[in-house]
Amino acid sequence: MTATDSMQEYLAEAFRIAYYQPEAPYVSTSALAEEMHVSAPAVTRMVQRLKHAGFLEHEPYRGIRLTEAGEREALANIRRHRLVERFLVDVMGFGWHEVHDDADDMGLVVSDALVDKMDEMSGFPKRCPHGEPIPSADGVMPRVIDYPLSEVEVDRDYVISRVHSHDGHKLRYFSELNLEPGKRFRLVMRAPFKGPLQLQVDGQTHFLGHELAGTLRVCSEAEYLLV
Amino acid sequence: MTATDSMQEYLAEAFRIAYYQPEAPYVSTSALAEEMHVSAPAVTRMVQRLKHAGFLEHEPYRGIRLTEAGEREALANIRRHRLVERFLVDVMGFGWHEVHDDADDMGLVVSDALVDKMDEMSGFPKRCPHGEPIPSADGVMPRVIDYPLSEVEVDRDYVISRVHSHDGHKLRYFSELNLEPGKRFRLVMRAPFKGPLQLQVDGQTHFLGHELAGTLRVCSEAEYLLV
DNA sequence: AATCCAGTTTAACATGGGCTAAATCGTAGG
DNA sequence: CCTACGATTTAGCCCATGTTAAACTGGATT
Repeated sequence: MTATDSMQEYLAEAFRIAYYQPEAPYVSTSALAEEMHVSAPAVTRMVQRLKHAGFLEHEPYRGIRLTEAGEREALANIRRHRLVERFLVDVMGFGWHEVHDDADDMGLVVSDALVDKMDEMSGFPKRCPHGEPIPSADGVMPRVIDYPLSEVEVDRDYVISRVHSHDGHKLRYFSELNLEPGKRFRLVMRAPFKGPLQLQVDGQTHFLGHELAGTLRVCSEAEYLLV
Repeated sequence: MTATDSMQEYLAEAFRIAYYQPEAPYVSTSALAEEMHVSAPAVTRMVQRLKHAGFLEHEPYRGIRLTEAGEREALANIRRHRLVERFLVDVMGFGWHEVHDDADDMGLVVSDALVDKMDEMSGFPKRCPHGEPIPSADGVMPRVIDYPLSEVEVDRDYVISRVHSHDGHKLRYFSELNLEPGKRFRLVMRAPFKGPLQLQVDGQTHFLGHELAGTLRVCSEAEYLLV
């Protein structure tokens, strides 16, 4: 069976959620509902369709897990989406905070030939503008190594790995601070009780609230270069 | 009321048909069904919705005519579609015969900012790769002046104005013959009774069947440069 | 003028996707 | 060990869009 656009989006979102919780055995339907901005029953029914089409397994009242076929669909969609983002930013000159919606829509629509061309014109990038890894054309998703900024040791140098937010305002703020994937900085200190963090970026000192810092994932320079 | 994607496509197609028959008072629903590759009843019902939303007038059993609001929707969509085509060909290097489907889908999806950027990167083109004029951002559609190749005087020089086909095979054949919009050539002769036409292109002689020639519209060099 | 046909429209049904309200399940706390 | 609550699923509804079959209309042909 062929997946509709909607089915592809559910599968891709389920994969993304699973990727962010590698330990968890299932993706909960409510998490999916939240990400898709849709009611819980809508997810349940779509899950049944996807199960029927062989894209996932469903443990009622527990959650779902993608099958191999489901992962294939998900990865194809994620690849298109992230390459479109990369293209819009690198080739067309948009800011990374403004491209999400266009990329979302175009990711469902662009042909393989087009996406391959975008890949080429963007210089075969390894990550999307948010730092998320781009699956290969044959459906392999690299596993990045990184940690929430709110949990790593202070007084050391790090590189921004991923920025986990689609909120344009937050993203714009991060770019004003020069905090984009690949950027090197030093974590100077972190106040206790979910207090603010102090960073040194390009010789400038910045303070980030604990929650905002939670949307940043960081790693060592060497780890960053692995993917 | 806001037009759905589907509504926009119907409106755009109706406009295109009307543009090709400037004399006709109405666009017939069957013509629309044919172009949209749907059944006649599907068109009738969509027409009723569009009429209800104020995008067109419907004279039952006669046909339809777009209102001003309908034309605005149609032109916005046509503009997006043609600029995407232009971008895919000029900036991304695709052949004009391979971009139609991608452009169709993307035309429904790209934001204003994106389409403006494509416009700019394509050098603010006046026509799409098929030679069709591109409506301005404020919704004005230039009127091109051209004639079916099957009807113009022989023994004179012309320029290809528009190629009215979405058939990739025909389009590819035309490009092999170097017959693309803007191309200068001489109509050497035309055999009677819908016989073949003989053209001189770049010093080469080509023969075209009457039907194939009907998909080409031509004009003088001066007329071509008007839009 | 009567008739017939091509083109339109209406009727009845399907499918994918969404929603709210109601029923049900699993588990944490008493 | 039971109960209650939050998460999940089922039931019943809506809308947009498509289909085929049947009814209708207007204009051309006898």
